[in-house]
Amino acid sequence: MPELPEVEIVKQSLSKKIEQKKIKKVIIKNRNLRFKIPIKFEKLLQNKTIKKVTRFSKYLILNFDDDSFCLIHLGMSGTIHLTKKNVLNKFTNASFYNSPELPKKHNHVEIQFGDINVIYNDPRRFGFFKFIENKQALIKRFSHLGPEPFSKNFNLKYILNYFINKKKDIKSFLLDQKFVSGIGNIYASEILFLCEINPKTYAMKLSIKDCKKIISYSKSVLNKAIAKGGSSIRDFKNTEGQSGNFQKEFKVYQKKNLDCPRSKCTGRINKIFISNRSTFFCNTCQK
DNA sequence: AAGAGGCCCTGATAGC
DNA sequence: TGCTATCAGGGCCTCT
Repeated sequence: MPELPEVEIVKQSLSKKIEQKKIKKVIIKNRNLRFKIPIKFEKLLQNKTIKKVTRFSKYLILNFDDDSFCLIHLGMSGTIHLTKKNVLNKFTNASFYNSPELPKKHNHVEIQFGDINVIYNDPRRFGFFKFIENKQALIKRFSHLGPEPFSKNFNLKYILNYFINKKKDIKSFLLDQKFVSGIGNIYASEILFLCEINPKTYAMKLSIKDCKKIISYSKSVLNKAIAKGGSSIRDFKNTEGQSGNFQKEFKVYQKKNLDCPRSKCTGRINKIFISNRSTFFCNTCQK
């Protein structure tokens, strides 16, 4: 679910609320996530102070004062909520979904800071928490990931070299975190629409101009989404506050059978499946 | 080694 | 109303 922009929004709100605070207690209500949370997890976190909250790709990173870390991945359905102590049944939501109150089911982890609690909710359990001992272990954990779109390493030389002899479609590469990390299924379709590239095009067939567009639009789409507070596609409740707004700017995602939004184009938006993931594109202007 | 496909899991929605 | 089938923003694993 959450792609880089959404995780960034969560990171920003968490930073404001929990940095420099000490973890008093950790409660695990359900250890079954993508990886089972080990019994020792709570003790490892207890009494540590959050030096900083950072993010890499779609991963949240709690940086502790003793230079250990806690990785948090939201998977497809993970959300993070902040609840104020002593305000029973009244919650402040830290996630981009901005649900007015804490979900009743599937609350897995609760990190207590005294004045505030962090709740992790995840119905599908594809997310995870992982304690990381030190910087070296963190680097190792991320070693298989490609650069973020914002990185100077995500450049023309890197892409052209990567795509040599690659007989796989460009959509799949944008989703492949080994190639570029942080882009997910929504933004992959949006980026390719702006590039005017058909998602089924083999990577090796892309021109230099195409690759330049991919670099440029990957950055701009993600930045714009962050500026809009991310995309809240399942937030049907009309609540005020931190809800994301980028979903209003989708050009093709979930726009099946609608007219192409490009003013000079008379095409329609098609929906196809690539590697079992829904993919939206204009059959006319994305050649 | 690259690429295709399956799988982990629950919930919302569509269609009968 | 109540069943079943399909799909959902991710990533890991196995097989060829």
